[in-house]
Amino acid sequence: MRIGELSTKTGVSVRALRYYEEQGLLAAERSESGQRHYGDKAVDRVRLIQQLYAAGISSASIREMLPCVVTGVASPQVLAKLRGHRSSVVKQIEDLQDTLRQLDSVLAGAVKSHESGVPCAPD
Amino acid sequence: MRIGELSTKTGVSVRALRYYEEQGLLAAERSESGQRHYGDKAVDRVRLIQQLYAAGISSASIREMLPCVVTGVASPQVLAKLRGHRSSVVKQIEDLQDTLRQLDSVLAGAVKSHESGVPCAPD
DNA sequence: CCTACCTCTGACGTCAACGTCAGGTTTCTA
DNA sequence: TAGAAACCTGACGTTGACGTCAGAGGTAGG
Repeated sequence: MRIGELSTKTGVSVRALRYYEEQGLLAAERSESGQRHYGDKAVDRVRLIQQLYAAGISSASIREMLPCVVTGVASPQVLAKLRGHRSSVVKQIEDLQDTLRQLDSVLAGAVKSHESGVPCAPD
Repeated sequence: MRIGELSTKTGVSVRALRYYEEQGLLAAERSESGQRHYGDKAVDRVRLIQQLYAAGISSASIREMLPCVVTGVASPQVLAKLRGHRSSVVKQIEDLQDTLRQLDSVLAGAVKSHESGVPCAPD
């Protein structure tokens, strides 16, 4: 498939896909004329990349760990980094769960207070 | 306390604290000479701000919701936004848990493979 | 009173992950 | 075989949350 199709299939912009290639995260075959062509596995790879980005992992780190994620084989150094990212992700989850509790307590309290007719400024 | 102390107590840079004030997130008394002075509650407020930032909430949204989080009272509009942020946080958590599973499966497989002596490139 | 450190207000710099535009080539469709 | 649509390579623009620097004034200890 060409870049446009990969873009619609993944929901990731064409620009972003080119950026991933620029960063060494996503390789592409090139046709005679220079157009990018991707296999079906590219869809999963793009989703994986997005997932790692969402976990706050940088391009450089992703570049390091991607081949290992794909092959399932890693050197001790990469393994250590993976563990580091893992604990970072765990911490992010915990922090977000804290935030969730905060929001929930506000929502619970706010509904009550609003029922009793003391609204906060809308703006 | 002055800004430096608040900075060390919270681990947030002096620049960031000034930025929070600029964004209307953190008020400060001013001494005659114009220096900022904070009460003890500022520490918690700064932590709360950081928590909301970590949840991917923008300065503008935080500014809207902060008084309501503090007073526990919100208008219907703000309430709706809070619910929106809540579900966004829930989704973030779910995504991160997915990522965690990915990382774990990689780590499990990688360790095995490494034991069998086929390491991936460290660089 | 001196000195070392803290704080102030601008104002420009940074960084990552793209967005967007220009100007040109390639591919599909009628 | 048009011409629209998709693609290409630069290259500059954007955004948010600060970093950093300059130049000037405030403050606490000896």
